Amino acid sequence: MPERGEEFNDAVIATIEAIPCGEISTYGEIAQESGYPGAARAVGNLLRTVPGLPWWRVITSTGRLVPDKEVEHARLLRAEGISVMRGKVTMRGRV
DNA sequence: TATCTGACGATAG
DNA sequence: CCTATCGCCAGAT
Repeated sequence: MPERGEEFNDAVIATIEAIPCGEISTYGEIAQESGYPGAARAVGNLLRTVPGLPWWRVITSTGRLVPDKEVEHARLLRAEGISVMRGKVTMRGRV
């Protein structure tokens, strides 16, 4: 079992970096894949604390984009080939 | 050790 | 669809 501390940020960062281009994930998914289910909040915090990560590929479970950066976020997602409508991400078994 | 914070998640109104 | 509240977790002070 993973020891919390550096393992947490390292695991989460690795998971985020592992997101393929054109694909997206949610904070909860990343937390669970990293081995810390329920730590969606901590993931969001880490993602905002540690720069250099593809934060634009990470959205909320409701398809919500990063607040105050929805325009920037949507622009980056569209650059990856993701469809964004009214500040929300589509392509998820939907539409 | 205690308390507050935050790019979350789900439910309630 | 919106805001409000509770529960969750790790980090910072």
